[in-house]
Amino acid sequence: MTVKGRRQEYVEATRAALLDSALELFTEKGFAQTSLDEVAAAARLTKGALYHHFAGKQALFEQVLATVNDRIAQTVVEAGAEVDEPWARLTRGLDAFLDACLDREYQRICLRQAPAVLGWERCRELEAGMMGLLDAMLRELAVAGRSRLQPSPLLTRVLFRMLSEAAMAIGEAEDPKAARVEVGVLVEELLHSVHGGNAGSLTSR
Amino acid sequence: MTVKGRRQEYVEATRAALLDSALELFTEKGFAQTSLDEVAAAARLTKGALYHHFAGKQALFEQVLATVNDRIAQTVVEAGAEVDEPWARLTRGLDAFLDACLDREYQRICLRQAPAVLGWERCRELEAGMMGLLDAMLRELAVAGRSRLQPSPLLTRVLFRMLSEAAMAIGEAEDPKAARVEVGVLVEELLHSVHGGNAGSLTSR
DNA sequence: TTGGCCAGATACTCTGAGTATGGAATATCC
DNA sequence: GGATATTCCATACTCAGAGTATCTGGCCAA
Repeated sequence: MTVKGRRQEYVEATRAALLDSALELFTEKGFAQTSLDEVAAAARLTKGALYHHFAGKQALFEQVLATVNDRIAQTVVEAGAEVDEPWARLTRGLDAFLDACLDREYQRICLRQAPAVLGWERCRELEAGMMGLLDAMLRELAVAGRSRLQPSPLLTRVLFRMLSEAAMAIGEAEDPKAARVEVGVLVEELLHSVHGGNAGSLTSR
Repeated sequence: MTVKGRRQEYVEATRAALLDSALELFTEKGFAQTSLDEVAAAARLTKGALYHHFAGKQALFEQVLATVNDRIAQTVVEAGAEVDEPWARLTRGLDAFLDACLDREYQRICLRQAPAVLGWERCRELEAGMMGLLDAMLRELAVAGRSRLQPSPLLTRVLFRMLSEAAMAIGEAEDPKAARVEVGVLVEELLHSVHGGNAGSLTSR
């Protein structure tokens, strides 16, 4: 681990600049509507640099996606780690997730465009981390004997997509804050009837 | 309303031929991977004819989509119309829907590609018919006092997307028939805990 | 018959992703 | 420390394919 030389710093800076421009443009104009020349120009570079660092347009998008995705996953994990009780962890995580949905970049990049650009299967591969989080929480709940339905990959998957849709609804609403609240209530009710039907309070043992 | 002349018959035939080729190619190769020249050639025509009948590639796709969508909606409506009791109508409709998901064209065109090609908002506009069906059934259920949650556009939307995801899961499975069964069970359980928690039997009054 | 019109064909433009190549700076080797 | 390889990025190109402009042959109405 030698200290980074000037050269390497420059290289990383151009790469980061490309990712930044791409994130900005993909978010604002959409993947199909932004050309690679634009991305490069916005970073004061040329397509040559871009193709040096990334395999192609899709690969560039994937990197951008991963960045945003990781950021959100991080906050969800942190929110969940604050508590121990399974149900509380789940609701905390969901809250953090829904809050993240107010983030324009997450909305546009991860929710709206990712499936269109990469296709559903590839997209699901990249979503595996998030799905894993949800799956783990549901299993915890099951172990604690707090769920009617036993967890299964299919259940997790279906619930995850439901959350994504709820998330998109938040982003599309004219008043996202209000929508956030409405969605929060609905999701809690849903989870409650699906999993916690036996408990009236979220904090019950 | 005069009888159709030869000429008009020919015109309708070429239009239909274009739609057929497009359906075939979009289904098999995907929207982005099929060129309009291919579509035209497959119908033994040229791009000129295609642009004469359709405003562009997206418009062509929309027509194809509408065709498939209407076909499925039709079967769902018919299945629901066979019974009167709200809960039975819902389960019948869902069964018909999930069966339809075994259809390759519905899978590829409506579920997989539509959002990518047209964008989510336009896609939802075209899904309005289907959503309306689900919404009506849920309201019926609520009127009959058979649901814990009161119906709302958001609830309908979220449940609808959940069904779409379940539908995609069916289509992707190595054994769609088996997946169909698994999904059927899960969906029934879910709806049961969300809406019919008070009833043990699907046919109870 | 004749002029207009419509379905469809032909030939074009133009954008943008991807490629080939060049060249300057830096790293590596002897 | 000079020669050589390698890295990073720029310039100049190809090529596919969506969309457009224009043409033509047949049908219908007057």
